[in-house]
Amino acid sequence: WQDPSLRLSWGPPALPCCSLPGAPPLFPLGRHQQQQQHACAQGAGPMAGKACKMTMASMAHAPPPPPPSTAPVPAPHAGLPCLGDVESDPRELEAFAERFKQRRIKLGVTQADVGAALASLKLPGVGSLSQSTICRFESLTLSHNNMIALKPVLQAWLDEAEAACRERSAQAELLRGAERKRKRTSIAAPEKRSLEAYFALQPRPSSEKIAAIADKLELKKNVVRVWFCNQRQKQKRMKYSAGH
DNA sequence: ATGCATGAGTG
DNA sequence: ACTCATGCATA
Repeated sequence: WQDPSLRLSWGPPALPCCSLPGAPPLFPLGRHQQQQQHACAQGAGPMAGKACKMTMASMAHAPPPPPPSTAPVPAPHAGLPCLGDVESDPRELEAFAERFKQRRIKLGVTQADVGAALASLKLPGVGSLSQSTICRFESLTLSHNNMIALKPVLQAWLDEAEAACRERSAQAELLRGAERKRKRTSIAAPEKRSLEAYFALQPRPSSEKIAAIADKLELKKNVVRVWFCNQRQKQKRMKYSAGH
């Protein structure tokens, strides 16, 4: 994967992202347990309280066999025609994702919490991530490259979180901007079935074709275009990809 | 957990 | 105009 720029950059400064001031808590805090935190994935409520509900006991016991993860540098494998594939084999990633999820839960931290907490790690070029991304990482529904890029970051967070489980929890919460919410267009089942049929025949329809499809299904052309883009991207996700 | 969308790169 | 990494909104 020649993957040049894995951009794990900070979102544009304009993001309504919470600016964790001072000492950023390891975890944004929060309502542990519940997986469904709606609205404001960023805002860990203005709660103070302890972020870590992990018991000393759980901390104590030595974390299982620290998987001596694979070397970052792929072994100079035999000459496979495959251009430099980051030899982080799927199995290792799969195993890591699973361990990550289990330990995260053990720590009583939600996916959103992890995402927001990443910023406090202050790793170069790594800001916060959304609940969606953490969820996708755990469920392996990201591209192989994306998984590989995120693994070290999440590994780092996990290490710190487990090490220093008892942290002071700065409450730092704010940001309450009454922003108008974006509306999500929803494509009805019949139309979706048609799109899938078209996709099966031609995954990359021309602009004209897209226009024709949009017209036939009475959908906006852009909606159709994006649908195809997302469909293609979906095929590349680790979990569904032909390769894995 | 996942559908539709945005924006940075790239050609 | 596409690919990719990501995210808001919502199921």
